[in-house]
Amino acid sequence: MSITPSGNPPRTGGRLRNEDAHHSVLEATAALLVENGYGALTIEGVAKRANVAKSTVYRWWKSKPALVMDAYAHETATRVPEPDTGTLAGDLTAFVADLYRIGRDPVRTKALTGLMAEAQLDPAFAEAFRAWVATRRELVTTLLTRAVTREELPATTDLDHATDLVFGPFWYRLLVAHAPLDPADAKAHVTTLLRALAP
Amino acid sequence: MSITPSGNPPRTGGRLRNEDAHHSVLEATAALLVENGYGALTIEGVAKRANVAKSTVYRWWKSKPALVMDAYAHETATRVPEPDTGTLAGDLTAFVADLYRIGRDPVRTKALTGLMAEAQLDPAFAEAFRAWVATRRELVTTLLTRAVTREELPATTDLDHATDLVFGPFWYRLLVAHAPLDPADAKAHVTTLLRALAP
Amino acid sequence: MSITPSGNPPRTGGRLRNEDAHHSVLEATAALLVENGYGALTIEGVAKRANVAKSTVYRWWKSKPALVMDAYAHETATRVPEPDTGTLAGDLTAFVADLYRIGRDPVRTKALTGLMAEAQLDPAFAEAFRAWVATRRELVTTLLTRAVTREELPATTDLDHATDLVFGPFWYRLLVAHAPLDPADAKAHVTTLLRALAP
Amino acid sequence: MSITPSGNPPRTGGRLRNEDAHHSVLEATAALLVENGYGALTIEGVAKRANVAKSTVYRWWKSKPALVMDAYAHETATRVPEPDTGTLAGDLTAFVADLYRIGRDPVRTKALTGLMAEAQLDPAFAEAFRAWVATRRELVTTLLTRAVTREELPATTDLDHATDLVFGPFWYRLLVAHAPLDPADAKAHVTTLLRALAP
DNA sequence: CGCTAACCGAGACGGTACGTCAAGTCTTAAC
DNA sequence: GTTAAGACTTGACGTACCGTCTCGGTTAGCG
Repeated sequence: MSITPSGNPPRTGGRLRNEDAHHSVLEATAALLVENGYGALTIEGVAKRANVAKSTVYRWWKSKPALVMDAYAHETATRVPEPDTGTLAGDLTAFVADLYRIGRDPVRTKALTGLMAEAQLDPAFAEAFRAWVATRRELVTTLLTRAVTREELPATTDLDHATDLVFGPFWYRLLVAHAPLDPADAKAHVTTLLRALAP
Repeated sequence: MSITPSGNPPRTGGRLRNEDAHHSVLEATAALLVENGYGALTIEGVAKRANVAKSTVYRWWKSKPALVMDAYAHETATRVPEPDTGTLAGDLTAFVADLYRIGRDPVRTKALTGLMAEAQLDPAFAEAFRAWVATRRELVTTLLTRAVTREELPATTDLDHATDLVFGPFWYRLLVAHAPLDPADAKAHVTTLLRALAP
Repeated sequence: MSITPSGNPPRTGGRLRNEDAHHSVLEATAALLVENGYGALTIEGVAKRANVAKSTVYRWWKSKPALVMDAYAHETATRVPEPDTGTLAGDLTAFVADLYRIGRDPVRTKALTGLMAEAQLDPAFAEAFRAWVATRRELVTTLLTRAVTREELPATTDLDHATDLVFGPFWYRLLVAHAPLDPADAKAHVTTLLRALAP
Repeated sequence: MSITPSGNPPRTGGRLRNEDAHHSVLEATAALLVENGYGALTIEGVAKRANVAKSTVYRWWKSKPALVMDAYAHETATRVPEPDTGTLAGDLTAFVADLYRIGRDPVRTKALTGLMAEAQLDPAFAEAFRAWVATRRELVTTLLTRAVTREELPATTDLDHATDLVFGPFWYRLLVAHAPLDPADAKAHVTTLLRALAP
């Protein structure tokens, strides 16, 4: 998910990157995100808050969404990878519960909704965002495919549609925020999914 | 949905509002929305395109989202009201099919996704947006309530969660746009809903 | 000094001009002039304060300076005309004392300095202003001419320069306002004038 | 007279100020001042004429009068400092002749009259303007004080009033412009001053 | 151990759009 | 046909960030 270059360019010398600056930028981003929201977040503001030059921010992150994506990744830290409990119910319960836990974390919530907004506004970023979404969707399709193999789901299951059923209601709740996103809701969501997919 | 005042203020004189200007503003908004997207839409640009003074735009619409909401309403024109076919399947089919037809209309698609984005960025607008979303949700809850009365659905049905299942996957497809929103998908969505709600 | 038409146009019908509106406009102008100064005075503000439509103000006064000039004239009311005491000292004392009394009247002070400013900014008004100044200057030249006739002043007196000596220091004090304009200063000014002109 | 900081702020980095941009702004200001006058001068117009971003102008000059003051100073270049010829007549002749030379320079004339106008309109600037005027007045009071010391003038001379006699008629001519400001007039003015002050 | 490349801070720069304000003109309704 | 009300075009205001750039100064590691 990181946007920062990971390859090793053939360095021949020069000052090393200042990791402190890096961290303080990401922390400032997370803090400002929670305090004022994605809309009010500006590169200039982040630089000032992090006590860092604006050009330093631009050196490492080419845009505001790239910065926020990194802040999100930094927050997520050790991700629970793809669950594999042996049953569809187990896998879905694990995955969805993990998903709804995002609602508890203001940094991740603000980051995700902000990035979704950005994707609507900036076509260039939309592509990158869609690619990231695809990696998340794949986790679910894999999980569902295993269930088909185990014959828990019919072979005719429309995996794409099924995946929409997993993410759709969650994102809708996150974005519209008509009611708080409670981890308890994850249970109801899973029940619905099982009923809809495996009748 | 309109933001412009519809009441009749106690006029005692004064030049009448220029309806032509009004229309050309809304049309310019719709055109620019489709051409460049919500993000690139500026009040200044709309004014120029509509051959209207910037202050005229500001007189009637206090912000960009208000303008886009009106353009959306203007586009929608005569809305299909709440369907009432006598059966849950009939009502859901009618409602969802109508919903997915939005995907065919670039103006409405760009407007909706843009407004959802704006709601993430501007807390003040978020409230107005949520209120509008609520009116849409009510159509569905009413529809579902009737089904409960007819005993097509169990009395224990969680209407709020059920409503999320109707709108969630639709909005998710609209926003992520990982695949085109085909009206044919409406059928699959309805089937899923019926299976999930009325087992 | 008034800009409003004073002749009796051959009216043939129509609503009569509202004299109350007229007065309230001039009073509003004077009040706002004192409260916020010439710079902050706007036609819009005057109209609002006078409870009159903006177009009504524009009908009778074609510009802000024209309005202020009328307000000034309205304030001055019964002007002391050209003094004629029989001696240069007497005439100058009367004239200059009257001049310095303006410093006591905030409406006239603000009006005059504002109009002088306007004359610097608006070439069209500059001409009208210069014409008004000329009428004031003529009072002094006439007065000085009488003194020449009476042989109180040499026949070679440069009347134009002498007039500048009368008005210059006064206006300079009024505009720069480095010290309050005291009527007592008039006496010193006259003494200087007599010494400079009639040695 | 300059408004821009002339001291050496403790620079620790940052791109250096573009002197070309600076000059072109001042030149554009001077040119537009002469062409259209102070009233028609706008920051936006100056920026456009100087091929400079509006924000660059605002970075260095906080307002239109500040900009014009700098343009005036730039025009004046090497000022003749306080004259000290040894006699009152000599000092006054030098000072007043220098003063009247302003009338020959359209940039300085337009700048001065415009600034005087601004001082009437903007109370905040009035203070700054008065301070600048004070520095000019001091030159004259010093000059007169020397004459008192030399007993060319009586010890009872009212220096403030005398200074008004020096500047008043000059400014009055400059502002009213009822007749061109000829350097030859300086001679008459000095003669008058000497007669009025040292009888 | 000095060279050199990349870093970092500071901040100037050309831009773009913002939302506001008042100017002056024009259109309509009421009296 | 004047008056009130207010919509309209126009143009500048001063502000905020954008993303780029140019500096002075620092800090490795390589040779």
